[in-house]
Amino acid sequence: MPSAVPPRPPAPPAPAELHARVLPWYAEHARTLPWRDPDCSPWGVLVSEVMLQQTPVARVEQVWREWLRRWPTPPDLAAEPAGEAVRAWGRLGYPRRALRLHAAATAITERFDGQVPATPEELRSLPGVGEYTAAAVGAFAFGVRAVVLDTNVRRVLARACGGTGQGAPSLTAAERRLAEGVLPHDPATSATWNVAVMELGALVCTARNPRCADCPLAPVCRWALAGHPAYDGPVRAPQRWQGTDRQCRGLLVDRVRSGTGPVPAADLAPVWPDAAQRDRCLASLLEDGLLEQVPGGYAFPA
DNA sequence: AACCCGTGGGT
DNA sequence: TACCCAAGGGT
Repeated sequence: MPSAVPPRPPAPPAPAELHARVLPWYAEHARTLPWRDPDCSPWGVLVSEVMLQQTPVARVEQVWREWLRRWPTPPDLAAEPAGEAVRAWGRLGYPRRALRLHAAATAITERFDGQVPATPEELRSLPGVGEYTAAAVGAFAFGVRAVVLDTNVRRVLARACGGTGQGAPSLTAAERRLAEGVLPHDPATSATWNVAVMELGALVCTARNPRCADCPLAPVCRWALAGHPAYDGPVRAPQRWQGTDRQCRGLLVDRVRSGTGPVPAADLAPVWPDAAQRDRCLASLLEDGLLEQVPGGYAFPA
């Protein structure tokens, strides 16, 4: 009988091997993005990170340039009405991010003397800045050694080290431990590692149709070596869209954005036939501070 | 912890 | 076409 070769799963690659493969790849393939310019201010980095929350790079670039030209520093933005931030947000989506960025600019102006703070702990205290964004701004703008765990990093580590096709539905303690374990000890190298793994996930180790033939980790990737097994973990419940409040709110805000002044209530009615839902969404937009009621109708907050 | 919050491009 | 996905955060 043929000697049974136990199909032992490959061990996760050592951190040093990951670094040796990913860092040179990044040096050659990194995109040139304006917020990666060494001269980009911490404020520019913060604005980019908030805009990039759930929004692709391609749609962010133009709006980011307009924002930074118009508001080069946090006090510049804080000096204007929040509604200006919402209007300038354009169609990036999740316009509450614009509101929170304006609130963050105000907090930076009042509590940090107009300077974006450098530590993830201080950054985390700003509106709209969560675990990921605080780590990213600390690392990319200030060279702080921080665990930057976005959807790209989680996917790359899940595949290369975990041998599974994707990360867990929500961030787990095990993923944090894994990411901390592979983070280079030297702060400067750790910052480059963070952006390099993110870039690999964005360009090569993509969610669908990963380009393993072009991946520097392919020879040591547990998922690739195992033959790209299908993901069999817990699945995230699909998000509905048609008929939801999100869709209704989006149309209402879009109607105000498309005009230059207050929009009369009568002009809001046609965008959503269900009057009850429309009224509820309008009330929630007022509650959120995304719109306000003025003599002429509804407008962005002045 | 599960759910809510926009938008547009790729497949 | 319908669905998936994108540098998440707040509650």
